Amino acid sequence: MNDVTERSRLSSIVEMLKVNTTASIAEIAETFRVSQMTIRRDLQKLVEAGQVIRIPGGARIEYWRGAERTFFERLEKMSHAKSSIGSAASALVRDGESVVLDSGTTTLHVARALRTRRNVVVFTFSLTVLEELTSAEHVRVELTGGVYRPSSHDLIGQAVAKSLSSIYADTVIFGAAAVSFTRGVMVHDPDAQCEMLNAGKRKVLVVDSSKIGTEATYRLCGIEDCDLILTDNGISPETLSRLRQTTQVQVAE
Amino acid sequence: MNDVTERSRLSSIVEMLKVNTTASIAEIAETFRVSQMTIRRDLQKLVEAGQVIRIPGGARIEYWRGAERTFFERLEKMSHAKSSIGSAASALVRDGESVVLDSGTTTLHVARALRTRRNVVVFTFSLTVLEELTSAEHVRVELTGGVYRPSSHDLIGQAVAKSLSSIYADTVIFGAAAVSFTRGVMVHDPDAQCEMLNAGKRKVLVVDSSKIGTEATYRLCGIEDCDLILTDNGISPETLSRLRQTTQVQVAE
DNA sequence: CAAGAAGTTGTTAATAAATAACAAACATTC
DNA sequence: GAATGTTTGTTATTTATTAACAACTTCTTG
Repeated sequence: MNDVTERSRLSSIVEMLKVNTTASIAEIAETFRVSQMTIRRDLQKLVEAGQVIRIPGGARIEYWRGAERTFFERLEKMSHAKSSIGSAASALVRDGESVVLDSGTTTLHVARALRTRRNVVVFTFSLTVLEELTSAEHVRVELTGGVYRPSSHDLIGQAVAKSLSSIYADTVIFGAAAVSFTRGVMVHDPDAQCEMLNAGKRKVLVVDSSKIGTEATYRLCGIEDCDLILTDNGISPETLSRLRQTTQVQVAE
Repeated sequence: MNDVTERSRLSSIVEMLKVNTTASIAEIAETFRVSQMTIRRDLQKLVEAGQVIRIPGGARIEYWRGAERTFFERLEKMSHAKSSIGSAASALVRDGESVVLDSGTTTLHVARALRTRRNVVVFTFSLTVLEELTSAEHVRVELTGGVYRPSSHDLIGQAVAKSLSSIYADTVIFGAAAVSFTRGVMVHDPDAQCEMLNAGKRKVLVVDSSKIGTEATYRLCGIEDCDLILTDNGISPETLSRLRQTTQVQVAE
């Protein structure tokens, strides 16, 4: 188990933790015949890389590696705006209703806020949303089928579309990369979300104000196709009134 | 946030961690206006209950509660037998082929062994299998749809059957709770696995030797329906020859 | 109701772990 | 081969964890 090499030790530590889940620093140091200080430094690197969790005196493997990391990184950004959007979106859903939830950071905040709901069914192709809701006792999560995509920790492919085609929920809550007045609601990846819009009655777009008035690669739908746009109070009055000419807009505090 | 009550503090701490994911001891102690020592003791209780993970100076919510814990507990048991079965099953799969993988501990070892394969497509309804394979670069995982079931960390419901009905893989690798000579291959929960058997050409049953000759609640299929039974060398010669009268049996070393 | 048992909590002291700072060893680059 | 950067080990310092005890509450029981 002892690599004479220097830096492949890092991956060996990860492999070691994959097997045993946890290991103490003393244990790891002994395995590789190095000082505990070295292991401490290694573990710190692995923590930064999102590969392991530090526990007192040792370390533990981090599941959903990579995914978890970007999840938390991104969750930090704009988090106040997004969490207020999340709460507001959650308030639109009544107990007993069903919701289709998009993959993405803003919708993740919606998932977070939905945890306190009772008797709600959430359809999603995002594993992050699933994780967020597993600890919620009274929320049922139904995952669509699909091919796992590590980069965004969700499912894609025709199986997603197929699964969604047999669903008709009360509300669809989806995010966007940009909202353009001329080109409509835009996303970076058109595959996933397309079918989603037909999977429910009320279509709610959740998007932070910084994205309104910008553009992205693909057009998902028109602004008029959204029954409600939910954004934060960073939106300028002009933009808001212009948006309101087309559809209903709610500003979350 | 400060409960005057004593022990409901425990669940409040969990709630707090569900929101913020992590919290320091000082922070928690201040929130509840108690000493850090009290919080330390609380956290220790929660760690024992599997609700939180202890990190230096604080705590973190345990995701996949229950699932993760029992998963590793069970993984330990029989692990040599099961990992040899896993390697042998993995060897049956050629690079480029597709596999349907059941949920369960034995099949999890198969997943683990499949990580080194290239260009393999794995269909599964087990999130544990997905987790096991997310770090594998050259293995594509396709999840069926379904309702998330926390107890076994997998998906169930008619969506699973529906997803599987549109799949025809090269090999189906499935586990069982018991193999009875009179009643055939038996499981504890008939819902999940039924459709799976029709989702591929070659049907391989992976089962540790201790389960052969026992019985469980539901009959899944007959022994003759398996193209191959893969078990460990704990099987007795009599049982082995008796099984071989019905179908092909491979013993993993 | 008083005595006592069982449980919580806070304080203190002792131990263990984490951090920071520095110096030695090694590899790299120019 | 001198300069630079990286990795590692050692030490001292700070911080966190544990253990032990005393004060207090609560609940039981005679």
